[in-house]
Amino acid sequence: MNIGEVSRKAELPAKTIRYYEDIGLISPLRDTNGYRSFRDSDVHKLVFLGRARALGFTIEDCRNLLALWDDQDRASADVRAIAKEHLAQIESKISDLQAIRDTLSHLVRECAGDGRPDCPILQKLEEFPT
Amino acid sequence: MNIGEVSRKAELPAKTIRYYEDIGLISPLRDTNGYRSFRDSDVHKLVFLGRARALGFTIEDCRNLLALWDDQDRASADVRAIAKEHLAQIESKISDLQAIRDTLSHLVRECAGDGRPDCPILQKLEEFPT
DNA sequence: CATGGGGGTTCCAGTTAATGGAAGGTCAAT
DNA sequence: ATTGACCTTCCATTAACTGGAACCCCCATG
Repeated sequence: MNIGEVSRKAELPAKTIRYYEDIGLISPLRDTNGYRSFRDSDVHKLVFLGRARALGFTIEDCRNLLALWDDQDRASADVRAIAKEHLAQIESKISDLQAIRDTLSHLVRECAGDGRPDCPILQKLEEFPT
Repeated sequence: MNIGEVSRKAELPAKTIRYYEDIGLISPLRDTNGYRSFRDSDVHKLVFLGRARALGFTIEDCRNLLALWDDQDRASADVRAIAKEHLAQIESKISDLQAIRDTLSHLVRECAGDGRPDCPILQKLEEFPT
């Protein structure tokens, strides 16, 4: 599979995919003409990378998460521990997002549409969870 | 309030806070000695910025979201529309995170600890939601 | 009162994670 | 055989910080 098709499937620019190869996140094969030749597993990784990056995981986080999947010997407690750490991080991201969603949807429901200057969201904002 | 205290409260490096001022996301006052003097509202914005950035919102997203809050005349349908758009984006981030969490917790539950080479997560990965 | 340490300031350079563009090779169809 | 879409590398630029140098401010202690 060439880079264009992969780019469409993974919804990542070709530039970014080449960059991910440069930094060793993926290692597509090469055809005789020099074109990159992607396997399904490369595409899966790229889909994952696209999502994880969009959610604020760093490249190094992603490298670790991919290593969990690549690990041929994933029986160790280490791997489990790393995965659990990441799970905790993900749970916390989810609740942060929920907090932002709640605040924003409150803003939409209560404050848009009537122009009153003492919009209750302003009070709410003062308590915005820290 | 000086930058050090704000940095602790918002859990952002002072460097980043100065940078956010440079690019106009916040506009703290200045004391006569030239020190930045932050109001509570600045701190709230910074807390928000820290979270939103960690969740993959761009600086420009953040600028728009902050504008919703700052908007003295937030009665317009425009504001409502922008907020709704962001809400949709947030919902989609939440479900992406949930997908990643489910995959990862499956990995933890099913695959770590026994070293068998035909770990079921590998099959699962092939269906990883695109 | 000076002096040392822990703040704060600006400015400039470097890093990370891409992104844009030039210059050129490849392929499939007309 | 040439056109156009696709691929390649390489080099420069951007976005969002991050580190470091050089310097100013404040206040507690000797």
